[in-house]
Amino acid sequence: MDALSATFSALADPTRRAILARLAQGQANVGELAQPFPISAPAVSRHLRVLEHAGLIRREVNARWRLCRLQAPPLQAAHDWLDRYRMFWDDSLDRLVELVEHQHRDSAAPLPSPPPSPSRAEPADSTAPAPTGRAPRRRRTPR
Amino acid sequence: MDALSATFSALADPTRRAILARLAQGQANVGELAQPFPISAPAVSRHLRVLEHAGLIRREVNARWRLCRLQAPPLQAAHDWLDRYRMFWDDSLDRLVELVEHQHRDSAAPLPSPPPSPSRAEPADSTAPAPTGRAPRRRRTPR
DNA sequence: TTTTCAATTAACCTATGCGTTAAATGAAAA
DNA sequence: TTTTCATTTAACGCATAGGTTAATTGAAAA
Repeated sequence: MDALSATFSALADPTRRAILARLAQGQANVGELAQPFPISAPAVSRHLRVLEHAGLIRREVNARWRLCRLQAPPLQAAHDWLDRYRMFWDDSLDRLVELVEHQHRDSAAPLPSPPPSPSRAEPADSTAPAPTGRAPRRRRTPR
Repeated sequence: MDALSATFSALADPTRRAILARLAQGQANVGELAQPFPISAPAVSRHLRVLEHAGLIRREVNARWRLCRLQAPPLQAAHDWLDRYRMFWDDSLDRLVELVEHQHRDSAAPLPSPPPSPSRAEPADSTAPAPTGRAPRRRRTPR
């Protein structure tokens, strides 16, 4: 499975998202992570395996306990993927700008012809929208 | 299933992500959406059902064809959820600021006690990290 | 009115996800 | 050395995901 699919798949479970939320406050061992949930220890262990396999946590053996730590890169990758759709929910003025910026061909005739258009072939796993050519995202919340 | 789980679950499949990417360029009917993929029409139809159920697309009957359109709100919700973890991948200086801003208790002793700490109970489905109290995200790419 | 055809539904198969309980692992504690 | 105990693995059940082919739907075209 590709990395992005593994990440989204891991995030699709509320228990796993809650575990990540807990780890956002600091590392924890398995028992601490399991405590809020009404499921068995093996169930938690498998959730952690899913998260680890997606690269969302790292586990480190510490004596009798396993410390778990949040790993951000897959979260950033998922965030970046979603960010390419930002123009679709940003305020409509911005969206207009976007449309003008890179959609000269397709949006001029907003109603696609029901008789199937020529339709450029797209590689099967281009799972992100076409590049917008807009300014790069700023890295930090402005003060 | 909760909305966020449905969204992440829908996004966990590369075919569905590619369908969304195609729809980001403009609405399309089912045949156009199916064209790039080596799977049967019913398979595509079910992918579309998943996307519609997650609120990621809307389908509209147009004569003999069904027009599909991207719907952004669930994408924004997923993006917003991930955004709360931004501090974990933003540059380390920013991260330090965040830590100082709201982690006086937990990060002072970076190594959690192996003997399980008292550990505040957390509601089972708080699937996002604790609020950071930082400045709200700006709405638009800076010029 | 009959035919065509885009799309969906039905019925089925196989793989995987998520839960369980019981057993195994392996290091700390006694 | 034996016991304790946090965690994982094994083995199982059941529901769902994602694919298939065949049948159905319903409006356009002939």
